[in-house]
Amino acid sequence: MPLLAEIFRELGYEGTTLSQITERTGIGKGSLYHFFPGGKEEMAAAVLEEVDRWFEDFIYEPLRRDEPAVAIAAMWRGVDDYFRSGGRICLVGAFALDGTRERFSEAINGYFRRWVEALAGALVRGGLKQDAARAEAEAAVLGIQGALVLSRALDDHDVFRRAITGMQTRLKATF
Amino acid sequence: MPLLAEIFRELGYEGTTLSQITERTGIGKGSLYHFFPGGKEEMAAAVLEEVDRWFEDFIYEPLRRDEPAVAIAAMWRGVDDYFRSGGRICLVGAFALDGTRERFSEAINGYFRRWVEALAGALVRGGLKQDAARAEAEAAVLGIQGALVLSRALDDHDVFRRAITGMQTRLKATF
DNA sequence: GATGCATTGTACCGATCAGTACAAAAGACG
DNA sequence: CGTCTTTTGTACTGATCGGTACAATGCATC
Repeated sequence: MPLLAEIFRELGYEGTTLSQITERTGIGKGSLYHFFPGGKEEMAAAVLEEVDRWFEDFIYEPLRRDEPAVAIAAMWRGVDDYFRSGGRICLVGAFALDGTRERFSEAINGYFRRWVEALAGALVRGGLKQDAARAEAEAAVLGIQGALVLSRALDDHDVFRRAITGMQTRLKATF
Repeated sequence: MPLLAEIFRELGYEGTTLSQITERTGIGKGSLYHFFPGGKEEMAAAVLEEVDRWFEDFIYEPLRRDEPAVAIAAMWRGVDDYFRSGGRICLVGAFALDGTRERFSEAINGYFRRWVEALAGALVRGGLKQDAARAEAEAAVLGIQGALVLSRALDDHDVFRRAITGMQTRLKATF
């Protein structure tokens, strides 16, 4: 499954072929279609679900549950870790950009909506007004996605790290 | 050419097929390969070049030439216009995310590098220090890309507009 | 060891892929 | 009109696409 995720991340949904999957995972077509009768689409859906679960467990839920300052600090750390300082892209963000979006719109929407809501909730608990919290949360989530695009385009991890720490300190100053 | 750009934007590089192109442009394969002997790759390169030229003419060059405050205001307006408030994605950003990146790395890198440099230059002329100007420029460019991802994922143009105006007022306050 | 189910490799399918060949057509220019 | 180049439609190529069929395995449980 992690291999599968990495393939989709590198090649995109359309760029990922069954032969690439069998080659890089060592799993034959027979097994692949045994576990994923729905084919490529089901595989991608499973990967999306796994990604979602990871963020739910390690980012969103702490944001809802823990002390805002602590959870938000953990979020920045977790994000930098997960995306390897820009060395790894966000599969959900990539899917959101091209024609793949229509196929998985619900999963994509949910991933981002819950992220923004959880972060905004933490900011409200941290003392921000509803509107301001939402705006700051959107800015943070969108900033992470943009940092992935830019750092990858410039092939420079420092861009990602700089952006992350910049947003972190800026956000911390708001509450 | 604008049609071609729109197809690549919607479907991504890998998702765009020759038959889609012939169908949606009404141009047959014969003509297509007559003007682009290099096939799909050459078509995408031509589109990227056209996009680059547009930004060079209407965004980067004004940033280098005009009064900073004026050029930067024009940039935000131009960006909101060009991307139709998030209704249209950035082809270069999308290409930067998946395997297409390796194929066009130079064009992708140049597009973003020159954007950041031109904006940072304007900010320096506006009174910012070199480092601060670069950081702010990166934040703005990356914010635009992220806004495209998020607004598209949530299917909500307001997210894009809110993010753009937020960044605009924030940036204006720095110089 | 026999039975039954889960798993896998392989051969195959029609469709479609990017790309080519080439002759017909359309224009340009005299 | 005649000639020459540019442009276009169409038929075709081999390769690869996602997906299916199915027999051969592995592997429990009795």
